[in-house]
Amino acid sequence: MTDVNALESAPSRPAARPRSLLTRPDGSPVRVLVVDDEDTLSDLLSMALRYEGWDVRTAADGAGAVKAARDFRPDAVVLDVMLPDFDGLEVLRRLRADLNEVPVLFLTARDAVEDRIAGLTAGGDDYVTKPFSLEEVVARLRALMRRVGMSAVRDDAVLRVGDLTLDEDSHEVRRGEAEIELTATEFELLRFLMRNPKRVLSKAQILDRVWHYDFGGQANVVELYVSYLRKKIDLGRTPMIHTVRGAGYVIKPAA
Amino acid sequence: MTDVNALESAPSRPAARPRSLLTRPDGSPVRVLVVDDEDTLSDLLSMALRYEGWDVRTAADGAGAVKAARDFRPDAVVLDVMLPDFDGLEVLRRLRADLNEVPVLFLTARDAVEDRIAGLTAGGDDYVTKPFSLEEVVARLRALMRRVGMSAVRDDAVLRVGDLTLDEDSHEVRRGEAEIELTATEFELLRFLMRNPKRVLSKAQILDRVWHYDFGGQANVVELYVSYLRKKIDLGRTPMIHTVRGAGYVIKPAA
DNA sequence: GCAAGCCTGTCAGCGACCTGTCAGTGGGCC
DNA sequence: GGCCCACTGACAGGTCGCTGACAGGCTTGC
Repeated sequence: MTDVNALESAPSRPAARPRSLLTRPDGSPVRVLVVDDEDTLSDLLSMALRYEGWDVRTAADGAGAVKAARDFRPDAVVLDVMLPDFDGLEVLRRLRADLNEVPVLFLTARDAVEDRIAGLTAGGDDYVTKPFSLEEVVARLRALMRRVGMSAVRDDAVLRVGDLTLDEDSHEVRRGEAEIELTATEFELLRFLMRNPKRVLSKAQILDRVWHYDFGGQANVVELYVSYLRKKIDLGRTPMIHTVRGAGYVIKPAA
Repeated sequence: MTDVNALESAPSRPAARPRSLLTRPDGSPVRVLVVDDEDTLSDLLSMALRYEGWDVRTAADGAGAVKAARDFRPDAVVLDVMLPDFDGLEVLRRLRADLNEVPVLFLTARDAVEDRIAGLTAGGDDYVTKPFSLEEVVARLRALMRRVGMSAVRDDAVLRVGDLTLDEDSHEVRRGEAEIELTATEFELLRFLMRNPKRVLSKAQILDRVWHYDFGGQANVVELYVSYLRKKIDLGRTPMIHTVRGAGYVIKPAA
């Protein structure tokens, strides 16, 4: 991150990309520690989290994590439960020895034993299963930090674009008075659009962010899900989701 | 391809072309690293980027890119995903090891769109498919750098000429209050005109900049698209797009 | 443990839209 | 008045996006 403050204080226009409102009490960027032994994955995560305007450091194993935690003092940790040296529980214990309250987001294989996870998240932490989508990780991290009361400038769980609202905590979506039921994928897609209002997003960007990172399919799914969303959100109303032919999709207030 | 050098060597009036407002915090020119193994292409790109007033260096492969990145410390990178030594993701990883935040614009063959672009834009990076237009590359680079908060003098995503505005993020174009719908090509043409207000642009220049670099057609398309634009922008209003017979076209405030 | 239902993603067809060619017309300039 | 340049209507071909139909898999409820 070059200079978040410059963005924050941009007079005319808010930051081009709506950076996370989450900041530490002194206004400096949130610090996140990513712990994973797969390079590809931790690179991907770092990129995505940095893009949120957060300060990211990585570690490849439990020992590194503990060390990094000690001098980096992260506000949140993304932690693969499967590490070469210690297991998730052990790392968690050691992290907590230094950093009492730090919220942790666990990464776990889908087929992993569910009850282990239950133990891990007992303290209010959370987890996502691989392969996850980056939006999901970011959203959960935000939720965790929100819960711990991270921000001075209070971060709001409710996204608003025109008369459309999406509550990231309760997953409630409504257009005006009408409550709207969305499937998981629809919800994530809408969240991504709403976190970038009035900004054209290409299908590739959407795919990279909203779909699981190992998704091998065609960009056609994006069209499909946009069409689902439209049926639920725009049908019979002034449309908010617009196609920009050859460029992507935008969401904006019905005007 | 008509004559790119004509653009580059327009010597007489250095400040004539409104250079990019993008500058590094200390006011020195933005530094861009171009990585491509095709000489023709990287020359073309270099010229176009230098013409923006940017400081350009090139590399022909991944190894060279990493090396150049290390001592050139670019503010942005243009990177062909198809390199003789490493693939795009690998180069990206190595670049990021040195330069945490550099935004990267990927170049990719059209038929390979789905092929390994996956994940590349996740960190907020972007890509264009070959054959691209130079305007597009420049525009995207500017957008990337804008987002990272590159400039001291804040660069604005909205171009303005008289009562005509064009928003590069949302793709919104309006004349006065009226919203105007443009196709992709119309949009690029208008953007090019608006980035050079009050300056006569020849058809050759327009063709070189706005159309794909391997476009084989006749300069007549430019006339055609200017005529489309006029219908949408000038019709029933004081004209802003003017023909300079034998020379080209200019856009200027309706006055 | 089985069946029903829901969710996700593939595929293919259709229609709309966009792009660029061509040719005829009109207008400016010498 | 003539020539050239520019403008624009018509058109063909292609591309892009949308959506209905469907299959497989997972979840849920009985």
